[in-house]
Amino acid sequence: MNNNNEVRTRFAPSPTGYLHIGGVRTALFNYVYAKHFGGKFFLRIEDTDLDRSRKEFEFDILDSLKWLSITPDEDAVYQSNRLEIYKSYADRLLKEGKAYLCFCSKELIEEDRNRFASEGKKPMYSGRCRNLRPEEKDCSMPHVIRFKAERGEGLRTGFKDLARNRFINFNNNEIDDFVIVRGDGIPTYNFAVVIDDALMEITHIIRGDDHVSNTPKQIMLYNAMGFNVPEFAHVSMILGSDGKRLSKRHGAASVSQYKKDGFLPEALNNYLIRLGWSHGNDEIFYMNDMIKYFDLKNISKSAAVFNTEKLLWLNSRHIRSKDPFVLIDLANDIRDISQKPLVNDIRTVALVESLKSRIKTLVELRQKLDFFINESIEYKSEILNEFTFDENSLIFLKAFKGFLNGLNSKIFECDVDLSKKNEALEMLKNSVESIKGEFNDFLSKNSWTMKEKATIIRLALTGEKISPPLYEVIFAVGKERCIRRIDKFCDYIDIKR
RNA sequence: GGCCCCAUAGUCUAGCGGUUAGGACGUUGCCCUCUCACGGCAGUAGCAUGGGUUCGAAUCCCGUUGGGGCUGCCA
Repeated sequence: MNNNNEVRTRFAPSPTGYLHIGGVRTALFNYVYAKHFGGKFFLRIEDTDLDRSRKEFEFDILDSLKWLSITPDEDAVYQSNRLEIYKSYADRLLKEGKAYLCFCSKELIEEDRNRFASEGKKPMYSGRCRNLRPEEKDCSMPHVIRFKAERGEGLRTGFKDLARNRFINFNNNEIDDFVIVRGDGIPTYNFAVVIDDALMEITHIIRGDDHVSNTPKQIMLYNAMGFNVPEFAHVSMILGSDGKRLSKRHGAASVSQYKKDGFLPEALNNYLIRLGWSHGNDEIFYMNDMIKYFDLKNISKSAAVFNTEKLLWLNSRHIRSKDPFVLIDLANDIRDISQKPLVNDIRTVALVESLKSRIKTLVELRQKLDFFINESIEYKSEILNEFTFDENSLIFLKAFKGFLNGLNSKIFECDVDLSKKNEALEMLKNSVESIKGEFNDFLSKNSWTMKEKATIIRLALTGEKISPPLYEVIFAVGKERCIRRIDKFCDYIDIKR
């Protein structure tokens, strides 16, 4: 814990791929943990792998976190800007005899490894350069810097894992004299991560399970450099439906893809917080709930399989809780440039409001509005062939047209101040009620029922078997457009007969 | 191979020595209904395995099996 007794966490991705599900969960856990204690959350870009790091990925990570409202308290720290810091610590370790230069070539080390493996031993560095005499060191020759791991019979290095609530330790003999500075002078992950976490005064490190065996190495480094050792919590991996680990190297979907597919950030966060963490039987969490209740003690220890069905369910729940005006904007945010934007007017609102409980993604919302977005519709034979129409169909449609014509145009009045949402919604409700009332009168006067006439109206007005409720459809499509569609529909079935 | 971690329905999980093993997704049936949904009701399916400890074990201990991670001059 630092001086202020403040909890400080971080998310430290490497920009070698798009931000994916597993990374987001780690980021989210760190974020809500810090916020739970009123602490700070930081972002550090670990771009020391010069070959694989790319700006494109870096931007994707930043954008995705922003979209998810997982916002760092300070600007991101870039390891590539801190090389001189790492160098000074490497020099110090060298001077203090806690690290040493190693001149072994990669080929030589490879040979060692193969030999150890064939002898059934752990393929570790042989320690050949561990105790070179000064005259044997020629710094002009290619070399790396290795950490001199503490050796000794029965010596162990361990830590208490907060996610498991128990100690995990390793025999020091299992720990290699690992490389801390590469041949090109760039620090390796284990070295840079320790220096940065210490200098950034990170108090709690919540990260993936895959780092468990790095932890003793890092603890040795903390001790060697005289830093305080932070707390650790290792979160289990997320598995694909095949039971294999989900990672960016194994085709995990990116956050940006989920956004494109019409998922809400609230839903993604909600799904991920529940994947590996629980708070009793609760399922629905908003960010403030997560911050309020999140606790390392309730993290599950076993790996979790990613399940899209449940994510879809959560997405539908979060969509339902948003007002239609917002949904229209969200759908437009992710629309393909080839698509017309949805107009944020009362007609669209009428449909979106009734579609809210019928969709699982924003993409679906848009698809279900196709009949409305397009000025005219095409009647598809593969749909209409399922139905039979006769003389009575035409008689009914003609009457229905007459009914629409007779409707007071005021019902379709759309001039409303959308900034006054409740008023707009009220007006909408009245219009739909009016249509419903008038329509029911029309039906009963003719001894018809909604049940028997709904399908033909739906087909005529939308061209589909499935649509939003008809009163809303009539209101949204509007009087004139409805009439035009009925005419067109009549022509279509007339020819077919 | 070595080291480390993990194990409740198809999936996510609650449970922390005494429960008819709870909830959620999915799935099935029914109700509601202008279609599709939503909603409501009901059903479906689970403690990997073998030993201990205990009056009593999903819960504690050990072995087995299974899964995962690490074993890089990746992170």
